[in-house]
Amino acid sequence: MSISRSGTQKNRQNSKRTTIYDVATVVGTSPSTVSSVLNGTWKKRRISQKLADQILLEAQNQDYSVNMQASMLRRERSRIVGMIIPKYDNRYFGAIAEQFETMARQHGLFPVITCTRRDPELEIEAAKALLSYRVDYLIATGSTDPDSISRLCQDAGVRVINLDLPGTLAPSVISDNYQGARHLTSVILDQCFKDFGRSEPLTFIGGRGTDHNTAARVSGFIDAHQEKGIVLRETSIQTCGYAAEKAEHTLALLDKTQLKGLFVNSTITLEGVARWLWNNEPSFVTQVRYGCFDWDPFAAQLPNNVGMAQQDVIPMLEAVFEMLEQTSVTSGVHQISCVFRPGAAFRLES
Amino acid sequence: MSISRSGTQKNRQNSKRTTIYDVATVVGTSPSTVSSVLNGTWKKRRISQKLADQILLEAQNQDYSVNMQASMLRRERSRIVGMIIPKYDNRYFGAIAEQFETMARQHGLFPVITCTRRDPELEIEAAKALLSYRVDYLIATGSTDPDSISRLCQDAGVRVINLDLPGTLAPSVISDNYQGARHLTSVILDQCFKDFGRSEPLTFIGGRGTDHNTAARVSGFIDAHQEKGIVLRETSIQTCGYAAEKAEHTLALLDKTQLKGLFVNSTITLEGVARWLWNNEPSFVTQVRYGCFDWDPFAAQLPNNVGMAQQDVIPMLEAVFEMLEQTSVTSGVHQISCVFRPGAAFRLES
DNA sequence: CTGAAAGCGCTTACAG
DNA sequence: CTGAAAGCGCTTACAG
Repeated sequence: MSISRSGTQKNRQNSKRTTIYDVATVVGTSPSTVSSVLNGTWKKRRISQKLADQILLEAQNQDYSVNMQASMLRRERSRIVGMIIPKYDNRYFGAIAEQFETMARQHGLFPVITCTRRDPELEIEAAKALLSYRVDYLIATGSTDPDSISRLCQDAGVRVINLDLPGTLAPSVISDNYQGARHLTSVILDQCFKDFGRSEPLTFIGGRGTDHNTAARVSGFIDAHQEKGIVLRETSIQTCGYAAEKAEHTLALLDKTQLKGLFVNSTITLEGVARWLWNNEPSFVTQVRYGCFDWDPFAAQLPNNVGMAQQDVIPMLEAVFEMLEQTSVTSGVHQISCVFRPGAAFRLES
Repeated sequence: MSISRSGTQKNRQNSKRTTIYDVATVVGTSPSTVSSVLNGTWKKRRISQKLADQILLEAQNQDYSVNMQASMLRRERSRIVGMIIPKYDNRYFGAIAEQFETMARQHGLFPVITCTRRDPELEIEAAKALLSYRVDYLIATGSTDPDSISRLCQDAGVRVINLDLPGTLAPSVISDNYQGARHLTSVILDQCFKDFGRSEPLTFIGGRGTDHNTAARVSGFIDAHQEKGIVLRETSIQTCGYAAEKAEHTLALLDKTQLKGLFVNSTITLEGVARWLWNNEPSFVTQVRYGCFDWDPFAAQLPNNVGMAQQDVIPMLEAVFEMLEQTSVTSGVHQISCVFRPGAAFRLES
């Protein structure tokens, strides 16, 4: 007698997986009964505990695994919730993706995330693909054109919610960019005053002026200055795009004597800001303070980082799932407060 | 005449989406023909260009979108490639997820990623779920127990590949941890010698000694010391787990005069190392040099970071997709070289 | 060049 | 307490 490799006996080369028919045949019952036992509806069918146990046992024996394709097709509900997201490799979106999966599972839904790399065409493509897989819901995160996606979903009768960036055709959950930016600005100004004894305006760097979130943050930035009676310069707002290189380039062209305090609009921009900073003379570097709208654990530990505004992912997603469950398709924007996170206490001083 | 909201006319409340039957009826042809035109097999059926055009047009008119559930069920191939991955919010795994999606699409496959948070039970759960959705392939990334997952897949007749952490029952693609660690160790030692004029052993911090990758890195670490004739101390290897807090705690207990050079085993560990560092007196901080096995753009800009070993995601995934296409289910481990990335030129000096 | 028919693996209303 | 039957929306071999 030879010992076969574990699992091999079930792995008949060309075999398909076992179905409810196979289980039914062995147990000596009907596929209907097997189906209802396996999907949990058997109690209301008043199937005997004994039969149910036999079926469950045999299903296990045969390594039965329900074919979701068939199940979804028949039910006409997939219980899949799709998400499109711009990136994974960023703490904010990474946290959104992770939290989204966890919460989807808690709600009995199967999450499918697609990363669209901030490419508008890919966003549409991805949304269409997810609709083709018949998602029951779609979360459009940070999409450049949320309304086009909303339209696609509406035509398909699929509920959609915008996250992070608002749209007009579906409900949206976003951060309170205005208050977050106002608070962050105020903290950076205070720190500059404390460390340098003077009140000069900060420079806002990064983002696109046309972008909803950046616009709201610029408002908060302006108002925080106004509250302290600090007058902005013409060059105080540099919405030069998100790319790190853009920030480096922009900063290099500005008057350095006016760059003592920086409001950095995202961690991606901060990568460029930090590179620029370390390439300056140490005597200058010691005189700079900055903060960033967006959180990253290492960025928080960079010297002279005053603090970061962290978008509060859990309440954002809680709001999303709450809306998913509501029947009315109200649009409108739901804002979630940001959390302020101080930077490392580590300062470069002259 | 009232103007209806865009898209509304198609959004008949309770309507299902249009099917090939609807398209066939309008065009006056059969569902078979519509199906083959829509899925691209019509050329070999020698359907007239004219009919095909009509069908395509009408499908567009009706906002037709193929029901993948039905299509997959019938074809008995899903063209889905699943991936389980420990985390998203980390540059390495984030890059893997993004690159995986891009390459899957290039190969005509639909990627579905599930994040398993390093939880062995969740890994099994997730693998079973993906198998229930009838993925054609599964990539098991950084799984704590790759062989259990391989067994599940083998029983289901699904091809599986291990990524980042090797297993024995399926082919594996991993980083060359030994060479990467040896090189990184050597660079940190050189920098310490250059800056301090002495050759003392480094301290290896983080990871689990039983973990395959950590073991390989420890080997490289040891050999690099040996090559330079530097004798390790009893306390030189501190595989205290990955958690940041563990590293902080461990470092706090060690003799500080021996902690001038650190080999940090992952960015998650580095978070703790950096916190510990900044909490020390500045006079000590200036005398520390460290490097990290893992890359992160902000961590790279931390002062006194000598450099980072970056795992080379693109060739790793290229190897994965190459293996996916091979018919033979050979196991074995395929190693990919790491890239060395210098830290910022920024040093704290006394 | 095109259509009728069978069937992928389920679920569920219906009938006992 | 349980089963036969219809049907979800496709695809494809077969027949013309």
